[in-house]
Amino acid sequence: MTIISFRLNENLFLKDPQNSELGQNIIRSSISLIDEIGFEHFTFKKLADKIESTEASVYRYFENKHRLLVYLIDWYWTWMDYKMDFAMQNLLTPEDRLRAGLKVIIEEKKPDPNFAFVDEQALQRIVMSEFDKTYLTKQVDLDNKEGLFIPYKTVCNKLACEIKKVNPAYQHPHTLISTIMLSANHQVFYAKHLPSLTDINGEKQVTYQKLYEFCEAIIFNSIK
Amino acid sequence: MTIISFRLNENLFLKDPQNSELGQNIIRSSISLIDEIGFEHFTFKKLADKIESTEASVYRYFENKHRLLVYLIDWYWTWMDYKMDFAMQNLLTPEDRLRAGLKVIIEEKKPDPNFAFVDEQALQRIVMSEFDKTYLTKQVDLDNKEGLFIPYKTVCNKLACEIKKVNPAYQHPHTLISTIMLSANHQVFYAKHLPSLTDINGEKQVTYQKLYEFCEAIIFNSIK
DNA sequence: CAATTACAATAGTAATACTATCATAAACGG
DNA sequence: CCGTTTATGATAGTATTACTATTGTAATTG
Repeated sequence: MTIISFRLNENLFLKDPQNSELGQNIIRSSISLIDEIGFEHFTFKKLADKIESTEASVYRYFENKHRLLVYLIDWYWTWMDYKMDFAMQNLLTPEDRLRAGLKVIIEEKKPDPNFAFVDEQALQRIVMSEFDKTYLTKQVDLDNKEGLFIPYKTVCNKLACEIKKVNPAYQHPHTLISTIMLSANHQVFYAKHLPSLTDINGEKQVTYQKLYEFCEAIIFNSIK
Repeated sequence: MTIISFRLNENLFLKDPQNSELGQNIIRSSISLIDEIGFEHFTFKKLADKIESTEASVYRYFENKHRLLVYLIDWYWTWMDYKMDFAMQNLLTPEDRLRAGLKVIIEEKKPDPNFAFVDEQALQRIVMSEFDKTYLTKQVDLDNKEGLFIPYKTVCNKLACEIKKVNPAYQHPHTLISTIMLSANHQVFYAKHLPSLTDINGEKQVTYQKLYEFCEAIIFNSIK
């Protein structure tokens, strides 16, 4: 029953969806709808029908569906950042901290009782299939200027800093981490849909375990 | 003077665009238009206006814009495959072959006189920003069944085989290669638009050189 | 010369991505 | 308690997108 909520970038929304029931409904239902039909087929009309509201009402919260997607994704990375802080707490060596942070990223997410209106597992699936679409656009520079990618950059930077501490001479901590983050997001998708692109397979739990080991090996083989 | 052309998967098109002037025009102009405005804003109407034809005529070649994008991307990976075969020719050790293949992937593309109606540099930019969108969809399994991702998988597999030859005991050749391929596509984008995610910067030539060295190091540190 | 093909021209439809206006009920402030 | 803001619903309307269908005609082929 912790009463925390994330304060996200105000450019993301017209009205904060966390402060009203309709807003929370929009978040909850957009997660399940995007998870179900994919972002391409997702429309505010379909969402409005699902929550028995109107398109116009949804538009009062989000300028367009792209901003809504970025909102969800930013929420996810802010959540990861928060979980990483917990996981890395009290660990003394940068190696341990790095491993703990990495583990947070590469594990199957469980529902977090702190956030009642977010289905974290569905959101993780959305991040895997849709995250890249938030920045692979022509407006990336404008969106970036508005700070829309800060949560992801924060997570990456936190891990890159630990790498730097493990080996201050290593020249590519950011490149290495963003490479690993990309892979962490894609390999689970490959395992499911394009298995010839990966050697990872088996049950979900096993998938994440193997993926974690793969990523850990890459990192430590590179920086030692 | 073209004496070669790639025979692409027939599921990609309704009528082969390589066999007519309008078809070639569609390819040429869709590359420049997608490069210019991005795939999201690209429509058959805009393309038709650009080539002074009609929407209906474009639809005779491609079922929809997604298939057209996959066509372009498949052409690119088929081209990469072809170039890799050349580059790896006559090299005897798997290490050398791996390096040569990787170099083909990670270098700034030059216009190839073999293919008059393709702007290879624009196409490379399209691959960097749009490739992931071809498979991060709800129809991925259907598209995969139709063989739409074969060219990419072929390229990945070719490199993974060399890894296996370098070190037959290495357990993750496919995972490693698809990780590197992802990174190769994204890091150049990061360098330009999200520089805090990478340590790579500087002039284009330098960017590719640094990126190549980074990827080579990851690979050989992992498999040795 | 007949028949196919390639393509332009035109029309039309359902869905998408919005914008605008108005009514009303709840909440809130003095 | 009354007036005002706020939140939402209801409704309408627009330009664009993503197609499908039909027809006419010039060029190509058999």
